[in-house]
Amino acid sequence: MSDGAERLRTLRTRLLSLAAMHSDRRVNEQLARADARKWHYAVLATLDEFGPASQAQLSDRTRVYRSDLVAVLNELADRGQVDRAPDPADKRRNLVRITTAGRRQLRRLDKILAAVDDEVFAPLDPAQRAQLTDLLTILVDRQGEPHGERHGEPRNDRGGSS
Amino acid sequence: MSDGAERLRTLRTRLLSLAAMHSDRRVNEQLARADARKWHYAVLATLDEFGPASQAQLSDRTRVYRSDLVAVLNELADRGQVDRAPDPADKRRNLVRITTAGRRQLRRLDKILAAVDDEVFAPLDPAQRAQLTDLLTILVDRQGEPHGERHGEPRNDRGGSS
DNA sequence: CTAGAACGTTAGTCCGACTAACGCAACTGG
DNA sequence: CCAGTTGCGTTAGTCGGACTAACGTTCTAG
Repeated sequence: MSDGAERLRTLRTRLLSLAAMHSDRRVNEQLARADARKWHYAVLATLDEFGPASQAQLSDRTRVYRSDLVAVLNELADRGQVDRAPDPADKRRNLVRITTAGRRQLRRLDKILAAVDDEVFAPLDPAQRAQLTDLLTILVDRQGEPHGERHGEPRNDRGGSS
Repeated sequence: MSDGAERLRTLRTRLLSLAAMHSDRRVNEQLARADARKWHYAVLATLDEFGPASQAQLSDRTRVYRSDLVAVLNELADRGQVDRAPDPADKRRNLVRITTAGRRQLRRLDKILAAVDDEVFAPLDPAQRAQLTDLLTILVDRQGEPHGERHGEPRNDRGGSS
């Protein structure tokens, strides 16, 4: 009844959510076959790209919470894909570095993710895929600083300083 | 190192996931202000659109698991937004109907969701929003029947009863 | 030297996606 | 008519991800 039929099917936030849910599920399933999860990939890719880093830096770059990062790094370290050593320059920090095995794993995961991307976005032609990437990039990039609204949300457990 | 820098930042499945995470968070936060969650909205909207239905039908239409639907319906019923009565035609079923209060709530949620949509997709102009909707719709629509493969997967929730 | 912030870590909460099993009603066919 | 099977609602519980709180240690500023 009412005017607004089709509400659910066309609700943009819902479409986004459903599409992502499907994508995530496929990603997780496939990564699991290589004994990995999204976070493992995020960490390995970040280390490979930016070089050795502290856990705090990794957390910022991957958006994995520092508390959750601990377990991820434990797992990666157990598998010899990263090594973690105290930073001589600052004993609070661990310096995390990717290993050769880590790079090998990273390449494997890259392939898996490329395949998943192909599968998940198969319904779109290349132009549409590029479009989608652009649109999502815009959204993700602006997502911290929304349209002029300011409510000082206490980010995590860090005060902004210096 | 390596060729593929920027992997993370441009990984499409990740962009989708991040965008959806942000969107979902905003949706949930705002719906919470009206004492509701996504599922409540999905159920109310579906009932309003298709009329009274059994829980199994609702589950299919909203993609909420039948097991989770129970709690949602309890909550909606507690608030007088739906009523649930045994279907005389088939005593296994409950016939769920939206009430007047339910319609009122639905209108409220519609407004909230429209506002969230505006906020979340603010970085996009109207044409881009429409584009995004189209692309996501394609993805979501094809998501059950991928690239020509059909195998009747054992949907089910039944194990072998003994 | 002392206050506070940054760091890694542990523990724990909350919620959503998903599975298993069960009791009951209903349809199915022998 | 009465088994077997399937559909239905419900309960319970797993698993993983997002997120918070707190703690001991180490660094940094005043």
